[in-house]
Amino acid sequence: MTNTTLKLLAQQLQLSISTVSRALKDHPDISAATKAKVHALANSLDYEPNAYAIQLRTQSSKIFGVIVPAISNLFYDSFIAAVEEESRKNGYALMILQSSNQPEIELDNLKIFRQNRVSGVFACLSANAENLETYQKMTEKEIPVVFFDIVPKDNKFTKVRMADERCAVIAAEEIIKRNAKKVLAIFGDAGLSISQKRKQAFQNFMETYAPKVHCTYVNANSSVESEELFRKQFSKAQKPDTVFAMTDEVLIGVMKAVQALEIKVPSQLGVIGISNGFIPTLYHPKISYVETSGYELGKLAFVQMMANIKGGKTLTELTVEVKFVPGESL
Amino acid sequence: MTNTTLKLLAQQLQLSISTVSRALKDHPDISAATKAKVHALANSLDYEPNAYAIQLRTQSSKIFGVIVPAISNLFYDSFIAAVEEESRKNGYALMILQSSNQPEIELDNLKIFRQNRVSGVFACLSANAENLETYQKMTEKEIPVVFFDIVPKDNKFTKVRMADERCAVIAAEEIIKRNAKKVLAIFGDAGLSISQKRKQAFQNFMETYAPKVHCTYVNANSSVESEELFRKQFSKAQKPDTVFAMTDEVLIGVMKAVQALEIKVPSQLGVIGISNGFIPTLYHPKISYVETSGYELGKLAFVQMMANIKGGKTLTELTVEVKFVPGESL
DNA sequence: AAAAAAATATCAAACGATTGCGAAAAAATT
DNA sequence: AATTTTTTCGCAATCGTTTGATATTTTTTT
Repeated sequence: MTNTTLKLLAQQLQLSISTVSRALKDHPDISAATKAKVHALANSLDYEPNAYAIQLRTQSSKIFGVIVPAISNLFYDSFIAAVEEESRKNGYALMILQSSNQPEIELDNLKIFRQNRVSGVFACLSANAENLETYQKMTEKEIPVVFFDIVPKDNKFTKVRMADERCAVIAAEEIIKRNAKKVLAIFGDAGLSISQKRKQAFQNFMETYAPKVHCTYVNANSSVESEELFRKQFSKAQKPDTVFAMTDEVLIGVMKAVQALEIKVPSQLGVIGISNGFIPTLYHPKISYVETSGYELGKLAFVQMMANIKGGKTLTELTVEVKFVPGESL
Repeated sequence: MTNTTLKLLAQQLQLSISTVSRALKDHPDISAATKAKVHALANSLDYEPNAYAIQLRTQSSKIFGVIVPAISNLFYDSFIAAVEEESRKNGYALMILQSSNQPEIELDNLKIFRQNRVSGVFACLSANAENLETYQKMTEKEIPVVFFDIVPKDNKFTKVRMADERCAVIAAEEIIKRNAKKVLAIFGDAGLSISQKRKQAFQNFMETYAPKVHCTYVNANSSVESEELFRKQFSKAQKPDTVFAMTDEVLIGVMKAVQALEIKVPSQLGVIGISNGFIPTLYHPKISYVETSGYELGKLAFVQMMANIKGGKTLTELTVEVKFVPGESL
């Protein structure tokens, strides 16, 4: 069965295609009577405008592209959810592709976006991507790009991200408040700038405001690593009395050890993390954490995108506010 | 800056548009020399074929639509990840929309898919959706629809899902093996057919093969509910010695109570769930579970989609095999 | 009742690519 | 050298929609 087109409607109604087109979009030139007839037939024949023809004619696609390292991720999936919600409200649909942290796939995906003439791209850089010129070309062709989470250092781009330094500082503040003496701080992949920033900020703050607190800094690439690291540190004579987990991944590893070793939280050990909130509330007692919401980031990214589309170029780096969510683990 | 088109290339090369088009796709009619020239210019001008023009002409879009209740979900996000991987390998891109379990939004989304003339739709029905006629119309217009996870009862459709009954039966088998005496089985939303099926299968199996085991069956719509239900049951004189959690959601609630009440697993209480594996391994001891892989389901759904596209209509209901993954909780 | 103004509807050219068919040029065959 | 065959390329229609310009009809004004 073939699709209903304007032409078909026009034939059946003995009208011209342009009249039908205008009637359907409530153009003042068309009489109410004609409009009614057209609408009636369009409905009964399930007319759906062909988005491709429209885009071809109008040169605007009403589709955004989204690139994430992985969809299956507690942070990115909520980011996507937020962007999708906003997009739908504004008449846009989403094309979502995952880079799997591989620069070549990222490039492939960008090509797909270009071929589909997306109206804009939300991009999270893959780990070691230095393919910025492709993005550069896109912005030159007036396809706005909003980077999120893992963003380029370059100031030529529009970026949104979590207030990474603030996260770490807030965590440090809370730790100091609880009179910790010996802190184990576990950060994520040492190669990621986000890990570096958080570590830097945390360390600075601790050294400035609580120089007497003994801190150990380590990096873990997976929950398995973080579990091992924690176990090793905790087996020492001088056990840490507080542990700071920079990511959910890290926290999961720590908590595995905590449960296995039957460590009492918070009496034996204080725990604090940075998270969007799902993982920390899985445990008892609930883990205290600094909240970084992928959802909020998504909302912010969308605002930036629309600003870019409407108001020309808006090159700013915005950050999402973060807040401490107390549990009973500290 | 305007996009490079065939017309532009043709002008610069003093060739016709059709020649350029054919050269670009290696048509035998075109000489090697011409092809080389065309390719060279196309590359230097960053020519990207306009997907919209192609679709308009060829009437095929190379885009699949995906509808899930929520992207931010441990099961669906891995489903999506799998479908995305396969799609990309096959030159398709994905349009992903979430229904938020609201039938109206689901319909809106379907409209977007129709307007974008997607080549096919992967659909997970929203909870109380009875808008099957829309899907019916799509298949009539030769847009294949592959239902997954929450599927219609109707046999007119192509469906893939987890072997729900098998899940429940396997769990029951394991429970019987461990000589449970008093089982608390907590299922999900009573309105969902998936809950009904699993419950039915579980109950049947227990009654047939272990009639003397005392089973209590309840439904929980959230982790909060399941926690409450569990606490209530566990506060009775006759405490359950084994608990079966139909979903991650349910398991999370149960485990909150287990941790809070400091119940020893597995000595005091055996725990078994149905999950894709992420949540159960968060705990210590690791929870034993029957594995239902969203990833595998995605792969299967994609195969079905391609079969539908190539071979006409393939109306079957396929299920993904499930297996028991032992932890230390039972 | 004729002229001017307003309302309504149509024409036709785009948008960028594909493709059957026909034409011109080059090569091969007689 | 004339004819056939092959190679190489161009013409033009088409996909479905939008939109500026134009034409036709109706209504209003004088």
